[in-house]
Amino acid sequence: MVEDSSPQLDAVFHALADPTRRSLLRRLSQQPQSVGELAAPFALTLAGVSKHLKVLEAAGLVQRSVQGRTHLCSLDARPLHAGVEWMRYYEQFWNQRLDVLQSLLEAEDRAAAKSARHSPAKKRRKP
Amino acid sequence: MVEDSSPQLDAVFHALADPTRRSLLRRLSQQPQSVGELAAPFALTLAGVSKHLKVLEAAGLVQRSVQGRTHLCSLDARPLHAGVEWMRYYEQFWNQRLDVLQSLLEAEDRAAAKSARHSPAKKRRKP
DNA sequence: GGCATATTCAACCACATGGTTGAAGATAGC
DNA sequence: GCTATCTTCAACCATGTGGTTGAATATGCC
Repeated sequence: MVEDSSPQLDAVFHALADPTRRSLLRRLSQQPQSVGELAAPFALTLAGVSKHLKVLEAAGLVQRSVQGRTHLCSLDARPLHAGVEWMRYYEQFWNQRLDVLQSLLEAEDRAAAKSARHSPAKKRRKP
Repeated sequence: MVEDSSPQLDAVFHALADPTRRSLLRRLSQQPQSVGELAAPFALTLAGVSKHLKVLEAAGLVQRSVQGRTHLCSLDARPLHAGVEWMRYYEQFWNQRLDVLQSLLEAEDRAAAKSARHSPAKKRRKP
């Protein structure tokens, strides 16, 4: 069985659920950068960006190498793999999306039929 | 350019960042189910599960068909596609994970060399 | 040593989240 | 109509989140 209770996935998906953090990852995919460089483009304080970086670090998506007074951050994309794997299980379902809708309609039909059996005069199409 | 500011991605990743919700999605991938059926296995109140379902609905991952007094929920995996696409950009980076570490080490080496140039007596290997 | 730079830490704030409880809506069935 | 069932709603609570500010830490440079 596939495990849905995973602190690793919790952390990764939570880290990705914020546009600032996704943007940070994108920039880090170009090259390792210092906290100050990463913070520059944002309308945020340095401390604010620092917090976001800690969330990314907690998810294992950013590695930090302290060099003197600057902290060089670099991307580590490996934890994303688990996330993609988790999501890919559902690929079959978005490929079958029409079937999903159909199963829903069929369920409604079954319910309607059952309802009709028990109270034939109700909720029928125009007689 | 890839867009990192996306309320759609915010909602999907946030919805996935909780093990209860991932478990709900997994169960819905087997078959559409009512709220009561979905709530049964959890040590949660019905209202609690109802809230989780609303988060999933807000992300577009669950569709609801009200049939009388029961609400039949079904999976809609399509929003996951955007999430996978976003993540797949990073596949190149987890395939190159050794390069990432290497670039980090190289950056450290450059910094060490620079430092050595400016203060040759410091931080050298055993002389 | 002394000052500037890079970054974090701690405290605080407003607001969201995950959870509960108890009441309120709908609907099914008698 | 009455009652039981399925579900949500509203209020509340504790905690987490995203953000700020100001002080603290650590390093680099003269």
